[in-house]
This record gives sequence, C-alpha cells and structure tokens, in this order.
Amino acid sequence: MDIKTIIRKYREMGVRLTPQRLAIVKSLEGDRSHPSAIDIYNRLKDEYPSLSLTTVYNTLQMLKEMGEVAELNLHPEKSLYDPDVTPHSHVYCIRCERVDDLPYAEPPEALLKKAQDLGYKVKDVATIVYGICKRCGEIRDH
Amino acid sequence: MDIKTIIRKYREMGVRLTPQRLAIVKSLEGDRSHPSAIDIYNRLKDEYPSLSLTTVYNTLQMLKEMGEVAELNLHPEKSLYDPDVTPHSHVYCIRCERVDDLPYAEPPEALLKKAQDLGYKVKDVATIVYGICKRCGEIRDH
DNA sequence: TCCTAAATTGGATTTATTACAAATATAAAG
DNA sequence: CTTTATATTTGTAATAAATCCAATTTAGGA
Ligand SMILES: [Mn+2]
Ligand SMILES: [Mn+2]
Ligand SMILES: [Zn+2]
Ligand SMILES: [Zn+2]
Repeated sequence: MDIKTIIRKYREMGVRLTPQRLAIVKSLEGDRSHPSAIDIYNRLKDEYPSLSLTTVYNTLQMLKEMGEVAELNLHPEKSLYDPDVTPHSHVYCIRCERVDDLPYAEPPEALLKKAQDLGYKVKDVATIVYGICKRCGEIRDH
Repeated sequence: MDIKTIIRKYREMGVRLTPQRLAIVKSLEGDRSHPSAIDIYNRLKDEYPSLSLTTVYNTLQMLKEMGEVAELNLHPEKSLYDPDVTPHSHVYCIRCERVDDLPYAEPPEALLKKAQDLGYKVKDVATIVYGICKRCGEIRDH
C-alpha cells in the first residue's frame, strides 16, 4: 500500500480524488495495527468532522477491490483491515484482540490437495494462530 | 459429539435435560453441514413451535463450553457450529458459503515458533482454505 | 465560472447476537 | 401424585456491524 500508487490507480480508474479517500488511504499507509472500519473512522473524525462511516466502508471496499487492502476475519464481531497485502499470517490474542503479523509460511500441501480433490478451485489460504499475548499473560499471572 | 455422553455430562453438571436441549443436541449429532444458529433454529421450529432463538444460542454456548461443539469464524457475517471437535480444517466456498471438512494437518512450525517469540501462549491454530466449489465453478462456466 | 456525474452524508434498515424480565417447566421432596 | 424451588425458556428489546438510500455536496472537466 503506497499512496502514490493508489492515487495513480484512482486517476486511471477515473475515480475522484476526494479528501476523505485520501485521508483514509494516508491513515492506512504503513499501519500495522489491523484496524476495524470504526477504528479508522474514529481516528479521522476529528480532522474530518463531516466524515461518515459509510464513506469509510465504501473506501475500504474499493481498496479491497483494487487489491490494496486485505479484509481479515479473525473473529466473528467485525472485519479488520490490513494494508499489507503480501502473503502472511496473523496471531490473534483471544483476551485483548491484539493482532500481530507472522511471516508467510507455505500451507500444508495435503490441505490444498484435498480441497482440489473435493472439486474446489483454491483462491486463498489463511492460517490464524490463536493465543494469549505477553501482556495479557502477565496480567493474569499475579 | 455423542448424545449419550452429552446427556451424562448434563446430569453430572446438574443441568436440566429439557426437550429443547435434547432436540438441539440430536439435530447436531453427526451433522456435517456446519450450520449457523439460525439454521438450527429453522430445522427445529416445526417440531418445537415454541423454540426460541435465544435457547439455540444458549445451548450452543453451553455445548461450546463443554467442548462438544466448535464455533467457526469463516466469514464475518455469522458463526458456524461444528459438532466435530477433533482437529481438522475447512474449505469455504466464497460464492455459496458451502463448507467442507479437510483433514488435520500439522501447521507450519515456523508460525508457532514466531508467535511464541512474540510472547504469545499459543492455544489454537486454524487453517481455512478459500475457494470456489465444484457446483459454483460449473454454474459460472456457461 | 458553470455544470453534471460522482461521491458524501445522515438516517433508516438489515442481520447476527446478547440482555432481560416474565412465564413456564424440570426434577426433587413430600 | 402434588407441591415447590429454581433453572430454563420465551418474547421482546437492545446492541453492534454493515448496508441501503435519497438528498445534498463537490470534484474536476468544459
Ligand atoms: Mn497483517
Ligand atoms: Mn468441520
Ligand atoms: Zn492480549
Ligand atoms: Zn459454492
């Protein structure tokens, strides 16, 4: 996710370059926190008081279709968004909902094989590690 | 998930054996469809016209805590429930939401290692294969 | 500067899930 | 079998994420 690339793509697509879209893209650039739509909205609403949550959702949807952000389904309540679209995995703290990146690792070949045997055309594989983060572990420990 | 085992567990826990709970447990036994709470509710409401969705959720929650069903978060909209709690993975059709079982496969050691290095106490790993099922592939193909 | 299609906004709507209080029913005791 | 205490169910209301929609605003080309 690189602002210049995205601005160029926007122009190529004939899509308008609005302050809201730019703000969302800028806020996402280099962000490793895996924010939800509401997180992004809350971050920006002071600087853009008229910003609407709908615009955040619309822009995320568009960025997703452009392949510039990935939507993560780590837990049932809400989707998280990741401006790093290179293949990698995640660890998710089941206590505080913290998310950290894990490197890319080749998924077990047997799974892809079996999915194909069942007739599936495989598009993606997600590996999610669930655990308790350092801080949450320490809190419980005293 | 075995009815007799569950009935015994219920008795041991001093939990009442209501017709609703038994119906939900029976409907889940051997079910490989990975139903949502509403799927279960719809299946049973003819036979138990007074059944409430709340009871379905309560019972699923209880079965989850008993370790008799697993909650799957394959997509953001809703949780699916799986009476097969042995470790295994899933393929999810992104067109029709069909879910099939995949065998258990050891997750990449590097991921667990890295999660631990980050300070996480690992509790579980989920591998989800996303793809297009046979039927959905054929539909698009003509 | 003007104009128009595209985008934003705010509010309503949908859908999954949880909360809660009143009604009901399990199962133990008499 | 009847009574009773209380666990459970039910129906409805409340939450929360996400989407829909019509009215208003605005980007950007003419
Ligand atoms: Mn990430
Ligand atoms: Mn399964
Ligand atoms: Zn934590
Ligand atoms: Zn399908």
